[in-house]
Amino acid sequence: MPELPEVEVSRLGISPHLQGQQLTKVVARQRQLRWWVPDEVLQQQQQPILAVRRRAKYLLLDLPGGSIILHLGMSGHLKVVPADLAPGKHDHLDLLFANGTALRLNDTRRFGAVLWQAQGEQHPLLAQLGPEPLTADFTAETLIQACQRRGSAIKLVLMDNHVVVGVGNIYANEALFKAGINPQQPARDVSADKLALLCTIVKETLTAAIVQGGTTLRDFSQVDGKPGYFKQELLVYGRGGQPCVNCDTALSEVRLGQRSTVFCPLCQPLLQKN
DNA sequence: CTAGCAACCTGAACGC
DNA sequence: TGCGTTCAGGTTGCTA
Repeated sequence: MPELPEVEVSRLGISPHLQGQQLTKVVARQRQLRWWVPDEVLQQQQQPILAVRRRAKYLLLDLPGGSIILHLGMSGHLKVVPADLAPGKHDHLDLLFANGTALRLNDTRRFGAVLWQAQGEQHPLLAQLGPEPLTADFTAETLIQACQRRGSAIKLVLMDNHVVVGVGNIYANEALFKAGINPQQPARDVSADKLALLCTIVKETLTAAIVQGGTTLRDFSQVDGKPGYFKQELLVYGRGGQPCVNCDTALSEVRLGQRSTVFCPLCQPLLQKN
């Protein structure tokens, strides 16, 4: 499910339900996720939720003694449910609250994670992350610098979490299309002007998706159960072989970094280095 | 350092 | 109807 917009939509969805709530207990039915759920998470009880934050695609639930880190992987989603609602298949973890509700994590493929970060420390997974795309930390200059010496495809650089976080496969495809950049173009051969445009478009595209409530894909629904509807806006992702919205040319589909990559051969020409 | 890719896991879709 | 193959939104951590 989640690219950054979906994670942010989840954060916005659960935050009002968790803010100021008292966490009474953590129940794990399946601790083997991407990593084994650490004891510290299960030991949390009688702690107030101070804040619900997001860093890259990680959600952080701040408690007085540290933070519970949630990652949704490919198939994870969160719901706020009555605590006594019977858990279904792949409902791996519940955070129980004093008001009788529970935050329930469901993750079919178990690529997600539940981790612990002690107060005042930084989890190693968060330490290496690049700038947030929607803040002033991510600029044309940082993108241009990251691309300078990289011979790998611009799409792979854009999806590199050291360069900028939160740009997953869908939005990498979409942003490159809107910027008129061929995904296979070596990063160092993309002009500074194009990279500046790409930076702006990444911000606009992610922001628009958040506003519209996240992309609906096969296993995503918003926290309150209403589906998002951004999928209708996708211009290239999932449209290989179909006509380009600009020029009617059949969209090409290739694999880059083992991920499906769709582009218009006419609107996103592969340029020869001069 | 970069680059390529196997791995983690389940289920849906498709071809025969 | 069943079986085998391929693919899926992410990310780490090998190997060269």
